[in-house]
Amino acid sequence: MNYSISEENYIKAIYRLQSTREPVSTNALAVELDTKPASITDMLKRLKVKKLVIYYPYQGCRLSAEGTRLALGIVRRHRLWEYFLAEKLKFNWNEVHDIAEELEHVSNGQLIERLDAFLGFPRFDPHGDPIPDSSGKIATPSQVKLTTLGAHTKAKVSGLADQSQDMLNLLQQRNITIGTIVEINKKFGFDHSLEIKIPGNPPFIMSEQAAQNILVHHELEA
Amino acid sequence: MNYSISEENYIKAIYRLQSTREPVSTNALAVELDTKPASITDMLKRLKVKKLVIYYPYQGCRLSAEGTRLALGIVRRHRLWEYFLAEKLKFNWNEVHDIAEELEHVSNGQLIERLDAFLGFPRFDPHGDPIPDSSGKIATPSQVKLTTLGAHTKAKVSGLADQSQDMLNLLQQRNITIGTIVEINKKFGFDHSLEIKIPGNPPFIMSEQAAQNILVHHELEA
DNA sequence: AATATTTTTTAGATTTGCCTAAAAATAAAA
DNA sequence: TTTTATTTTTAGGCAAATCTAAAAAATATT
Ligand SMILES: [Mn+2]
Ligand SMILES: [Mn+2]
Ligand SMILES: [Mn+2]
Ligand SMILES: [Mn+2]
Repeated sequence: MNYSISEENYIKAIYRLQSTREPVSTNALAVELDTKPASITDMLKRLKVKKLVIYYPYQGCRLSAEGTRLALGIVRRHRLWEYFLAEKLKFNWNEVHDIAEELEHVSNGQLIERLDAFLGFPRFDPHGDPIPDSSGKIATPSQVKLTTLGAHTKAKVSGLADQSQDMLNLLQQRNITIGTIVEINKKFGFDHSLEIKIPGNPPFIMSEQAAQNILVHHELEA
Repeated sequence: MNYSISEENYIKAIYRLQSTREPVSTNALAVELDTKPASITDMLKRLKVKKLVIYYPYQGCRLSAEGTRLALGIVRRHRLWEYFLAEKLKFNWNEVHDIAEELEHVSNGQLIERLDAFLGFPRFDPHGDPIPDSSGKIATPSQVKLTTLGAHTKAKVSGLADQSQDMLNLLQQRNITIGTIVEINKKFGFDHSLEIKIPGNPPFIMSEQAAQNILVHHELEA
């Protein structure tokens, strides 16, 4: 019923990787957790004994029902702390992740429920990712890539697919942040680049590559 | 520059015990940390290598300058989190300790400074203990035992020497909590018991033993 | 001072979580 | 279908943090 910080980090990593490829390979986990594949195999055997993962040698792994339940709890804690750090302590939305990576392991049921109430039961973290509720229910992220929108539509930036420093710099350059309303003026068929307008700034061109990394809330479409 | 959770807990325990008896004995530490004396000896050798403690076999230990600096940082984090838990998350002052025991190990300098600012730079934790500032300065606790006050004096309850469940029950019974203004009506020489009055309640008798565990702020004296 | 008791340390194990190097299994290419 | 390359596992080791049992040192008692 009580897991180590390492175990929790493994479970969360599997949860994340699982959403794009299942089963999750040993090597993918090694990259994600910045450890050696041999260490992954080691831990997967332990997690299997504890019935948190389904794992057969050479076949990769996936979370069991119990593992999924645990993962959602960790994700909940992570995202609630991120919200707290951004909203109450005024951290920048790109600084909150590393701190939440530690806070997420402080597991006191009461603590998280009260934090949730104190924050006013937020539904999304500062990156636009949904926060699971106390029973583990999680909203399907109503986010779509900016490239999927048609010309002459508006949407609110709610997240990033790739949060590399390069990407963050590009956004800073363009005055785009979480919550910014972006409007697509034109789409260029040749290289699929977009002409984008944001309030208070002149229009500018963005490459398809960059636009694919920007996630927006679909609802706002004009 | 970066210490494990165990190391931090040892340093904090030495800091606490040091305030009453120095040097700190191996057995005292074993009791405080709920481990075996052999484990203490082991860890003291490691902490000595890291120059956090002064330790010679059979002679007990004390904190080095660096160890003291570290201890004050941990105490600062612990007490700021306790304040947060009580003030913002509405935890009872006797529930905050265990949670802060975990949160204190999340060591991100920025985090603690911003938390401090968010809380309005509190000077005392919910138990009335002083919170070290960011440079490690700590106020001498202006607390005295209730027994040291003379008859016909008033004072504000600010802490407890012993926080056992029995003690907490006794206080609950008498409607005494942190912040309560207590007035000493009489002192009985025979058994050193006290007649005490608190606003809105009839006077009652308290044993010397109990009164010694109640810490008050001296300033309020009538 | 000699003996008994308590405190502390050493010796030897165990668990967790990681590593490197080598072997084995699987997948891809020739 | 061999051969080659990649992925994954095994084997063996190491450091941290704990334990038990036994030895040694320090204290207390007779
Ligand atoms: Mn983490
Ligand atoms: Mn996030
Ligand atoms: Mn602690
Ligand atoms: Mn306290």
